[in-house]
Amino acid sequence: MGRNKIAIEEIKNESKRQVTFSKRQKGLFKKAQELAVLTSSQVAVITFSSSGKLFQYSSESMTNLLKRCYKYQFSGQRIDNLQEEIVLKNENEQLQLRIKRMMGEELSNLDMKELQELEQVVEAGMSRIKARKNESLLEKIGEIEKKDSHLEEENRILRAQLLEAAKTTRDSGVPESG
Amino acid sequence: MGRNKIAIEEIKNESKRQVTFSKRQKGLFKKAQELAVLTSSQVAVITFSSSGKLFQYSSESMTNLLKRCYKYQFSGQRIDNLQEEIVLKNENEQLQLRIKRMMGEELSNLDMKELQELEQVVEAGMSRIKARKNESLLEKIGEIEKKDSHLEEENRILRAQLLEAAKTTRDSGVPESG
DNA sequence: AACTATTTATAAGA
DNA sequence: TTCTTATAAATAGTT
Repeated sequence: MGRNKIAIEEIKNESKRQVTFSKRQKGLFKKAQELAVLTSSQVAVITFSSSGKLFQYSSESMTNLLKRCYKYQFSGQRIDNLQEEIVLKNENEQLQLRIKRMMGEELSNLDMKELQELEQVVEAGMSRIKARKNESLLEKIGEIEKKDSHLEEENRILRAQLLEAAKTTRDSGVPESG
Repeated sequence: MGRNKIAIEEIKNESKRQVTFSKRQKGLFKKAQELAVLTSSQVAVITFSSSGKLFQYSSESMTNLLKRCYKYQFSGQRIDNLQEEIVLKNENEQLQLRIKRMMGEELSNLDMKELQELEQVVEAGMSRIKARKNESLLEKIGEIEKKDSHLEEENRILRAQLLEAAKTTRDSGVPESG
């Protein structure tokens, strides 16, 4: 759209590329917003210019949108934590075995490096998943627990003060400890 | 653009809205792709239709893009929990693509049912893993948070009582709220 | 930053 | 849903 038709390929001229980025970037965000409003949908757009600058558009908070993404993918049944580890380990092993077997049977002359790489991808992916997920969630638990003990301490102090006050007036109601 | 000009506001008619979503969604992804190619930039688009279906476009792996995004905003190494899920989904997709490609190249006459089954194992495994792991940790967070608010409530009550007691004795020290 | 000739996207209709 | 087409909107090159 413009004076000339252009091919969709990298614009070499830097200033021209910069101008195109800013025009089309604006257009893209507008389109995203229109889509969201017209169809009551949630839309997010993230761009990094070639110079490394970040731009984001989101129809609702990016957090909420990503939360939805997250929920969207989850619909499995729950199993307890320990069983989970076993199940996981097994699935992983079986998957790898299976790939190996299939490859071995059908692909004896396939490049074995590729194969091993593939296996590593599976394995690495799985363990990274577990590691990251746990790290951040455990971190959150840590934070809450810290707050928690803080509250408990404060609570203790309050009780002591209340007790002190009660001694003076001789009839303040001190709540049960627990 | 079209036979008539339309206002940018929610389309009430459901089937019309559906049609518009699919047309504009396609257009948006195209624009995103063009922007990425023309200006050597990184672009990602995430949409949820009003019926709750998820669509994603990304010029490079969503993983890399979100990593950049994360680094850009927090200059840390860690990826946010929710972004993580998208990252995972993408790794999974890429893995599947890779399997598919390898199989396709080297195994064009392998039993395709076997192949699809393998893909399903990967996919199902990954998402179940994520779901279960998270649910149990999130559950723990829920429990702690519950305890937390319980403590806060108790705290509030104690403060009130202390204040009451202070009124009587006229000189009890009530700690600062916070 | 604006302008405008063109191309492109799309609303409505088939 | 897919295609067609009149028209609105986006934008490439220009000023």
